[in-house]
Amino acid sequence: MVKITDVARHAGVSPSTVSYALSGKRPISEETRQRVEASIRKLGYRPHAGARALASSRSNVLALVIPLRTGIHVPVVMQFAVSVVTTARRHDHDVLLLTQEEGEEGLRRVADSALVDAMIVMDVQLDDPRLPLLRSLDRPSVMIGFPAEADGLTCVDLDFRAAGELCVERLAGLGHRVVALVGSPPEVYVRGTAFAQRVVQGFTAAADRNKLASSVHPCGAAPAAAAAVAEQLLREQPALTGVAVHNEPLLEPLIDAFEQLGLRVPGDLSITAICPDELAESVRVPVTSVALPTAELGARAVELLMKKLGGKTVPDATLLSPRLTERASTAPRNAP
Amino acid sequence: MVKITDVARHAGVSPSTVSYALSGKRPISEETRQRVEASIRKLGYRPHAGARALASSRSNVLALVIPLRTGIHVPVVMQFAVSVVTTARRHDHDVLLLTQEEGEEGLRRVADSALVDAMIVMDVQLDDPRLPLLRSLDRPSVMIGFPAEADGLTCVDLDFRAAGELCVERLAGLGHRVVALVGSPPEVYVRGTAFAQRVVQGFTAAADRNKLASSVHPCGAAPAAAAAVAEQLLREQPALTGVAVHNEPLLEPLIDAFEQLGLRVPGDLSITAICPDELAESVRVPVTSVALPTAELGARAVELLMKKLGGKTVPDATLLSPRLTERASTAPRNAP
DNA sequence: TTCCTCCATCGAAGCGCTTCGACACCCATC
DNA sequence: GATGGGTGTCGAAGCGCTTCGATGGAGGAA
Repeated sequence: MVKITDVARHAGVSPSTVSYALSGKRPISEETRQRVEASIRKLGYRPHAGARALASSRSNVLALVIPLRTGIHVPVVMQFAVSVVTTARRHDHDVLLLTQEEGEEGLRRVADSALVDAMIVMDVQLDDPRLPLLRSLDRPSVMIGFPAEADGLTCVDLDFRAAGELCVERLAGLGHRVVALVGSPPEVYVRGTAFAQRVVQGFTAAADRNKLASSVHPCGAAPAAAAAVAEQLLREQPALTGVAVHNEPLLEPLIDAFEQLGLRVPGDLSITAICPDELAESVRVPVTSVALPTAELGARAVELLMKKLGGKTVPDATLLSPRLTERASTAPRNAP
Repeated sequence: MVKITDVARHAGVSPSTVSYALSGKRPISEETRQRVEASIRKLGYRPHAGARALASSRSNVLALVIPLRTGIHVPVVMQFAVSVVTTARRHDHDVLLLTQEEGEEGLRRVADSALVDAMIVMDVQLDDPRLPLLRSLDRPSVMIGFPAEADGLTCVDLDFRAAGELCVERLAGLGHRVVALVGSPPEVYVRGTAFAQRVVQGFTAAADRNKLASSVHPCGAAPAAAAAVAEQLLREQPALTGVAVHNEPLLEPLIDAFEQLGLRVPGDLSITAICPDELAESVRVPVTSVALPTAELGARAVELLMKKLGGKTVPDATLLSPRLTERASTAPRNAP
């Protein structure tokens, strides 16, 4: 193994000079730096990660806790992880993978042993048991999602309220006057992550603002539920021409159900959704949708951590603006 | 931060005794060990990962390189990663996540900097550019999948040849005499990973052994291709009653296509497949299938690495036996 | 010219752990 | 009662790096 003293000898300088040339923490003359860099390349030197971590008390590793619970869309988790790794590398950090199964113990372990400098926690629940731990650890963390009490914690997420609004605004802009939200399963609102409720708030607010007739229907994820809810909607709101869906597994069955009731999409009924792009695109009628910006969320989370590691203060909450992608499921309302 | 000297003082022993009590590398009296362990718990001691890595030249971290290429089934990658992490933890190791994007440079970096002790590489190609690198690095590695030249490398995979055989044996066992294999896209066979070819070999061998009439059809992944291949199959083999499918995206469209040609599954046509269980189960007619045993593959890979790290020699090739799960797509052949 | 400042570099200490050789002690052996 | 071989524990060295204070030399001010 080639070490810093080897490089120093080869370049005719002291080890500390090599270190400073590498870190830039003290001025080194251009000429010396060149010589050092040449030696490093020539000898193929790589600083020993452990030694560096010991001396500097920085491991340059981030922990990423990924969720395993059923009902989580796997490709989304993966996109997120990839984004985190890629962004971390851009900041000269690596990523250690933890499963949620390891839970609090895992977080405490990697933090206390100085294996990682900071951590990112996905799939945060309203009343997440890890909150007190994250607050008490002496290492910075960022959460994806918002718990009920986020004081002193840094959170990043899509602005689901705005996403709900956007779905309605789009429908309103196309002339629709009677709309409905088919939401997530009831249990999600109860146990759940806050985002489902935020979508409802946004939906309702935007509908009111636009003076639309509207209703909200939490809805189980079983495809069979689709037919029932479609029928119910048409019974209660016969003039319905716009539907927003925030329920991934129900999206396709719901469209089928409407068409079987004689409503064509988008001819008779326009549909907007909040769901991953790939799902929106793979439905028989590609759906105009607001996507979860996984890549940007991951990048933001890492960048916030980097700032915190750099001693800067960061905002407690970062909400990313939703972006709506127009697809085939929306059209102007037919003349009445 | 509480360190080993704190524990030593608290327990009334020397630091080296604490170290040996922890590692078990030298005999420590039962009584002393108890005392040390009590002190550790009392003080909440965790060995500093960097210091340990520096002194012992073991980081207790494994690298996992995950593929990003399109056409890879994301949930499978995820299952695999989770299995690797879980098994690694059981052996007191952590997992560092690398993306294939970082490529050879990433592997070299984490190996040379002693960030990781060993690595697992997924999605290995027949002529994988990383092969020479893996051979030259001084750290052990395990590959998931088999390259063309595996000398000196350790590989783990499903026995795809046996999987191909199993699909045929099942059909033969049900009395089917005329069978076909709908394979992966042609480009997979060309550029590709070896497994596609192995499936063909197994399929053909088993068909011959059972004296079945058989044919093999590599087939693009576009759903439109399904109708074409179904029609072609019936034209060329009018007596066809058994089909094996090794082409995930085509599975469902293919069943649709057969049914539109008037063949009921499994009434007129039995289908077996090699695909993830979740896909096999989510098709309209749940498909009798051989699954990729991701959990076991991940666990095996880690365990092989642990053995190598322990200085033991391990077999170059580990092939896991396929297991077929019976579902609704297979039935005995109708009386002629 | 002398003094002071600033820049570039050096030397040494130390990060927290593991590990090796040494050593004391106990019990069995002759 | 002296010798030998284990056990269990200790002390010190050292892993490879960063960082702090010190130093030498160049350049500007007096």
